[in-house]
Amino acid sequence: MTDVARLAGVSHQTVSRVLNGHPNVREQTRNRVRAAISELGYRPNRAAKALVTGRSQVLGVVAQNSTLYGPASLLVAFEHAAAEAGFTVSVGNVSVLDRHSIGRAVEQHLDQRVAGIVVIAPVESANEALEHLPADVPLVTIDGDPSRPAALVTVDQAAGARDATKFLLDAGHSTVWHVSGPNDWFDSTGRVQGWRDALTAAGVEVPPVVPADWTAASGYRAGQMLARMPEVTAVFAANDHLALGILRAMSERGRRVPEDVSVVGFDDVPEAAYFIPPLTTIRPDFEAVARATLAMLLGQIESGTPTATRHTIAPELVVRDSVAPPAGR
Amino acid sequence: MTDVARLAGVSHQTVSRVLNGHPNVREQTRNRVRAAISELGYRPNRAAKALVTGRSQVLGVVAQNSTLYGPASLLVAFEHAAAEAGFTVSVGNVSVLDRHSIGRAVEQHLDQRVAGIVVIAPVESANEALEHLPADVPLVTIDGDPSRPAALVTVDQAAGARDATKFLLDAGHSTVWHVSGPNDWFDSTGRVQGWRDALTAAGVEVPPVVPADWTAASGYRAGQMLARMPEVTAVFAANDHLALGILRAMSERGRRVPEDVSVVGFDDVPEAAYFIPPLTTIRPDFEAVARATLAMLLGQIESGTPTATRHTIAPELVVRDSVAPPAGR
DNA sequence: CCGGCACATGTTATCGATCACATCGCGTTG
DNA sequence: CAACGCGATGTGATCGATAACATGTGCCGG
Repeated sequence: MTDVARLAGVSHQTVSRVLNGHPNVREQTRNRVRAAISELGYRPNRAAKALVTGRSQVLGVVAQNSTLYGPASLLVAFEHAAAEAGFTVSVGNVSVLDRHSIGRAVEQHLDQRVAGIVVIAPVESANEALEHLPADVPLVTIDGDPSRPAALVTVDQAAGARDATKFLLDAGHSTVWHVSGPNDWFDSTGRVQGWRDALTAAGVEVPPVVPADWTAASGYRAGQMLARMPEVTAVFAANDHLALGILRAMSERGRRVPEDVSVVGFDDVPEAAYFIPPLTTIRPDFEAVARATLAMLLGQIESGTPTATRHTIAPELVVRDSVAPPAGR
Repeated sequence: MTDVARLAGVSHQTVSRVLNGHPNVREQTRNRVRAAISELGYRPNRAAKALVTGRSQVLGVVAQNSTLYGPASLLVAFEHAAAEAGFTVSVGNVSVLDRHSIGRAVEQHLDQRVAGIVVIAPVESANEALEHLPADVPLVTIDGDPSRPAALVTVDQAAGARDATKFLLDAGHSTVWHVSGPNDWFDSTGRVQGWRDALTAAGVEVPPVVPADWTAASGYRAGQMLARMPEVTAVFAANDHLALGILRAMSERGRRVPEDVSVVGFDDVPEAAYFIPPLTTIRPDFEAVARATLAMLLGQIESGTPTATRHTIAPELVVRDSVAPPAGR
């Protein structure tokens, strides 16, 4: 920086002002400094800046399992949005979302003096951890507990589930079965809720929830059971992988989809269009979630006060070939 | 740090020594300092450390599209390994792997004074970018050009492809067709090579490569064509998503898998076991790749010299239900 | 009994930026 | 026309760590 200052014939402070877009610098001086910067190929040392300001241009993300399509997409979208705003993203994966793990991951980010933190906290157990976090750091939660008063961005799970269920009812099915995700996930309980709402709103019998986790394996097991029940003609699966398992179980038992059984998924993974048959599903807009999260976080960083705003993104129904009227009609 | 020093009754330098595990500190002093640290909840300021040492405890990763299962798994595995070694990972996604984008992503990491960089560079176009990078920064390439003299970790694509092809030949098929990935990917050309080698080694006719990209959509298109050709009884798909598309095309045309046509994929995505039928595929060990990459990078960081070592990970055949002897037998 | 040499510890400079305050012109105003 | 204010710029302190060198102790061998 001193070299740049010397070459431009100004003081280091003026260089700093140019760098930070400070207004009180003469146009001509600004240009001389700019020229010197590019001539020397100078690049500011972020560590020095972080040292004196106490904040870095880094955002930390705490996620659980970014191998899954949803979280991975979210991460990429967020990283992209952050890069456009001049921020770098530092990822801290944890294997379990309990208090201890989240706490440690957050601590680690604080060590690095990140400017803000995003926690993808879709499960109950993450809640407790979030309660015990230092309150003065900008923090936004994605897919966290809707009932917690905190900065939160969520996909409207219930609305998506309602759409899916209504779509099946509208096709003529007398009721819709639901294979759910693990019930400590908010995503999962929200979907169950939306499904139940749509059924009761239609004045239709609510069958018992078929519990599963998010894997194709558990969808397959649930599917084996449902395939044996002739009264089951419509199934709403809590995600696309479950749906895949269900499709296979149905196919093995000779129940055709969609002629005998209709299936709707959730997530719209890229392969969903190439399942057998192509899967009708609900698509959450991860880009929108990422953008909203970033905007909220930057707002907190600029204002200096963690605020408990909230943003909900409505998902969208994608119609393909896995739904048809029930066989009897 | 000064506070800690005061509380422990030593100088800040001694605190620094304790922190960095310097040997010449008396046991008793070390304990006093430790006690003071935990009593005050002191945490070292990484920015200050980075400023004075010129290196941060951050590793940068440049990847193209970490939404895909392979790259996402790699990223998570690497992040995990890095965390164990006390490093944080900063991700820089780029949309295209051309010289400009990679250059910019790398620059951005250098700005942050990362200790080392990993570039996941599976395509030809990344090569040029890598040539023009500053040579003095520790850098390891994953899935890069095997013919370039650089620090490189790769999955042995050719070996995996050979295994897959041989497995199909051993089942009794007279030859094996191949639906390939985009041919500017090294992964793709490696798999083509291995497939071709296995066929010629068996003294068997080599059918033309069916070109595709990595998507289920293009696999479906390729599958539609192959399904119309009765002489096709065995297909090796360059990845599992292609295989999924092929499975659907076959099913639509009434060709049963594996009775009429056998299919093998590559990657072992988690859902592969729940395709219809469960897919026989090749599993690359992403964890091993991540570990090898980290070890190589840390080696370079410690020695201070970028070295052109190389490490190849052999993938593994996972047998499921998508392969059977040809119908004629 | 003293020089020397490890080991334990302290002192001061340094990294590269920003911040707070000082200074210098120069046009405006009463 | 002197005082003032403000825009443009410079000066020195500062953030929190490590590096290099200095100092103080105790033990050993000659």
